[in-house]
Amino acid sequence: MYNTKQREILLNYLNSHHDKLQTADEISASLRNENISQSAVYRNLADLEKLGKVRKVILDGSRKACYQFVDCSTCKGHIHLSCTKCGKTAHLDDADTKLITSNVKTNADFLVSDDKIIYGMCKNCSKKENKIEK
Amino acid sequence: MYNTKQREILLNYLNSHHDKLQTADEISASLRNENISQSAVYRNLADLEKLGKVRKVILDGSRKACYQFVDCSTCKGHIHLSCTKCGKTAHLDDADTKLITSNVKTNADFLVSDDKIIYGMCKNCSKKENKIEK
DNA sequence: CTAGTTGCAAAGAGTTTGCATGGCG
DNA sequence: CGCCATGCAAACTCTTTGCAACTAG
Repeated sequence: MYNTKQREILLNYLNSHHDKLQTADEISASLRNENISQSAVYRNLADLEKLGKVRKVILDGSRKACYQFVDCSTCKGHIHLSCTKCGKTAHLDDADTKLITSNVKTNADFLVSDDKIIYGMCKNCSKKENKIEK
Repeated sequence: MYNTKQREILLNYLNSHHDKLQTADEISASLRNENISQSAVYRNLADLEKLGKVRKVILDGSRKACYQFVDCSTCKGHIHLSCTKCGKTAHLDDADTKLITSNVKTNADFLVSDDKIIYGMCKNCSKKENKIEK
């Protein structure tokens, strides 16, 4: 894999927005003035996902994929919680992670996924949902 | 919402395949000889999803949505495990469900989703993965 | 050099929509 | 009878691909 200008542009951008889930479109639009095309964005995101450097998620009520930079050093070995409404992520600490994965493994013979994400709703979105629906 | 022949055809089919995740295409194809069009399948699946009678999931490495009938009486109040490779689902019992949801809520202020799915890999798929990748 | 990468435009896949017709209640 | 659901085909959106030009190693 070559280190191209385009990949660097993308990585810089993702790195400085690692707290945010964004669609390929949004990323591409934000880099409009940089020297990188839409297809390069797509191709690089796909490559980076394979390398585990980027996480791909599809939010509720959407057909678009959202991407987020994954900093491997801080994101290893524990479960991530991902809000299916807004995409916000949170981290469970190691003890809780262990508790959950071993419970699920023992009682259902099921591996919580490699990239260890549990989908649900963050505090904010669950509040909003209740307001709307009731 | 009217009770139409088409919706009945679809519900019957989903009901007798409730252990299986299927794409709209697959469902449509299976009902090729029944009197229901592709767009009716799509529209009814969307309606049934809104009513919570059908679960919609997007599997790994796919852009297609998969659907599964949710029998509310047997599927309530506990976490579902969904294999992101093959779509197989399993159920966690109530005690384990409570353990996990309350742990996540307390420690991360995060609600495991309403439809309570944790994605991961079932025994079979995780075996296969290991064989292939190593 | 040469294999991986790019940009462009065109193709592809899955899903949604508009509109006229038909059926449920 | 009125309104909702259907079927068909065309439109749409997001993503992927083919190809010729380019560039990193």
